[in-house]
Amino acid sequence: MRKAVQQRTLDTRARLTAVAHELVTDKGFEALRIEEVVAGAGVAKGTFFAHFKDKDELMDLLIGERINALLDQMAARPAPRDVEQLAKRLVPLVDLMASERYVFDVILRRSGAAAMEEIGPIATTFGRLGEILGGWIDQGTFRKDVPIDILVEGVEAFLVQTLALNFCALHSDKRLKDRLLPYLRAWLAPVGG
Amino acid sequence: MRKAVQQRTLDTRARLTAVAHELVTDKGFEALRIEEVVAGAGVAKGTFFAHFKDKDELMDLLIGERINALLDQMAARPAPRDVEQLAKRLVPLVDLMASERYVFDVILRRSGAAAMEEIGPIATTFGRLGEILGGWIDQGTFRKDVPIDILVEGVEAFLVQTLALNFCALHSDKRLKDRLLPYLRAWLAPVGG
Amino acid sequence: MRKAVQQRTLDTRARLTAVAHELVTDKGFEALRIEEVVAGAGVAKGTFFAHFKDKDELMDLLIGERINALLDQMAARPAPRDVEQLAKRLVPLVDLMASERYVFDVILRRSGAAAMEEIGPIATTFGRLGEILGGWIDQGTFRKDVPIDILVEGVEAFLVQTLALNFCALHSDKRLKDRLLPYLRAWLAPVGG
Amino acid sequence: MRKAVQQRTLDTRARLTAVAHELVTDKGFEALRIEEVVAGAGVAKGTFFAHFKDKDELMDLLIGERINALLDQMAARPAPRDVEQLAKRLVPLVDLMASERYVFDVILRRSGAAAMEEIGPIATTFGRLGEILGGWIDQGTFRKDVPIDILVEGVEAFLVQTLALNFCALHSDKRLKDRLLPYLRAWLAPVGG
DNA sequence: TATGAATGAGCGTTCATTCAT
DNA sequence: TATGAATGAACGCTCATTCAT
Repeated sequence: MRKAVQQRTLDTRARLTAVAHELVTDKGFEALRIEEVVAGAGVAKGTFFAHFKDKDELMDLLIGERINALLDQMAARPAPRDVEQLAKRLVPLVDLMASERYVFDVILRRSGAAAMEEIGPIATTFGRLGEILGGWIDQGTFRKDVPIDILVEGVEAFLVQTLALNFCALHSDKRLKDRLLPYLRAWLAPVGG
Repeated sequence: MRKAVQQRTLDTRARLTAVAHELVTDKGFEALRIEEVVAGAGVAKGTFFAHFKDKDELMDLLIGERINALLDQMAARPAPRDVEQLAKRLVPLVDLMASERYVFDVILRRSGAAAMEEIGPIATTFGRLGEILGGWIDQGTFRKDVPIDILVEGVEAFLVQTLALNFCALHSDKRLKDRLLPYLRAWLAPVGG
Repeated sequence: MRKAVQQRTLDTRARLTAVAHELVTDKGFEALRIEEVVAGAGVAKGTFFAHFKDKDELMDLLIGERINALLDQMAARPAPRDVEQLAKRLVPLVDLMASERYVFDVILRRSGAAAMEEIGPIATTFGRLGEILGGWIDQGTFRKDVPIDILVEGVEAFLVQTLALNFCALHSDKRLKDRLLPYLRAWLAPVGG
Repeated sequence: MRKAVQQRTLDTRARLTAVAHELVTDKGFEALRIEEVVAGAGVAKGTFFAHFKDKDELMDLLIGERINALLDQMAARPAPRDVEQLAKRLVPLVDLMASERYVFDVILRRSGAAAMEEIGPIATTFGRLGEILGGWIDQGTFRKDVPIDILVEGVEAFLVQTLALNFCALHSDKRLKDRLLPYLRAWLAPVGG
């Protein structure tokens, strides 16, 4: 039987996470330093690594929480009817992912799963995103000649593509949504529509 | 009037590049060490930084050359007739990009342009790749209901997506080509075909 | 017979000096970079070293000119009658020497002579300063029991001491003149006065 | 409550200092290389910078220790009776300061205090030197018409002056003590003596 | 005189991660 | 669990000076 987690353990972990949250809100994800986290939480450096395998795991958690909050909002609204609406619904997510190059990198690295022993927060959110997108595509007037799974993955691909282009700052005059739209239109529009 | 570049300059640069090439071929891109490059080229460290802004700029050059060589091969062959052939033609490029996580990162970082002062080698090759793909799509029996530009960018998106998933090791049993194929099929297949 | 110096040579040297002057006025002595000087003068780096043995020689020239201008002003005024007046007269010189730590260092290094093949501008000005001080001490109501040479060197010593303390920022609330004064009083006051 | 310093920390620091000491004794201060220090101490470079802000701080410590040892000797002997004896007593100190141009520079830079966050070893020794000199002047047959503080600072000024001239190599035939003497005589001799 | 590429040697930095206590 | 000193390896940088052309 797994021993009940001690209260102190939970406290420490909560404190670490809370401090990290504040720091990230303040200075962004990339600027987060373990040293500042432990200093703020009033624990030693080693303690951090007793709670998180590495810095990436903390990042996974922090970013995962943010994404999840956005997914909650997305799920709460009715399914988009067409590609334009769909693109619009994705804007908050795209904005988060585009907020920092570093965030994009972490997501790219963590959105998959099998390489890791356990599926982390970001990977979980991507599963959830897939479900939401799948539901939307299923309900809306979208292309039906291709399995929904493929369509979903395609949307994710275009999302990444859009972000990658964003960081390369090509066509920097366009907004992210406008960049995403043509792909989605060509990808999801009902055939013969 | 800008002075003509001296021969010595070209020599030194060529020597640096050649040594770097060898080292990379030997031990991979990530393992490249500037110190080894300058030692091998018989120049001072300062000289390296007189030729390249930083290590990344050298990497841009090295990887760009590799990609270019592959594009030469791609351009030399007749245009693919269908999606299967197209996917096949992309294999060498995909393999290079998937050879090292580090290489993929550099490419992702450098494949755009406007963020940098000048368009670097990798960005240039991506322009060229776009042209080649455009030509292929134009000639082959592919979808015509969407502008070629969009189709090209979509292919690039699926390429990146495939690679990203590769490094996340999802479905690690599948070969890259087989992962890429369903996207391309759904993306490029002629409508009503 | 020494060949007449070519006009071009003089021009180049004048241009280098003029540009250096501007840069120093703008950003201070320490921030002066040879690269900027030659760029501004429109010549190559090597050319600089054809005109000046090293950077220090240029500095010697630049600072020497500044000091000389101050000495001109000092010499133009009547001799100080007492220690208070003397300290006051030294203020501009002290200010220049205290303007930058780097300037103080150069002066310290260059105010002597025998180590160098030729007596440079700064060393020359220090000779001149000695003469001016000597004249003042000779004419004013100052101590007579010690050779004027020694008195002069002592004044210079206190000047340096004052500056050294200044950069160490001990007693940073006092103005330089007020720091210098007690030394001069004890050093120069007529015995039995 | 600040944690007590760990023994290991003290050990490492002692090892670094000891190795540096040896190297300096062997090759002089200017020739000291951080890499040699850490290699000799068997620690990583990063460890050095965890103990010392920069190379200068180590130098401060090393030179400070040397000066302190000399001050111990000076303090152990009876107070000098006249200027000649006083100059003689200063010889070891002058020799150390004149041993290397680099040492003189460090001392000049570090002998003050307030500019730095904390008072370093060299600055501390200068305080102690002042006390010793003050005691001597108080006891011996020296000038009494000027506050001892001023006299002490004056002696320090002549010390620096002597050294500065030394590095400028003026009168390079004279020994340092002989250069210092006339100043001290004129500065400290009892009035009306 | 003029050119400008090359030199050079070491400093300071980085900061997630480990490990002995 | 908690501690925090130690790690480590390479990068980027500096920039006056030299020297072959």
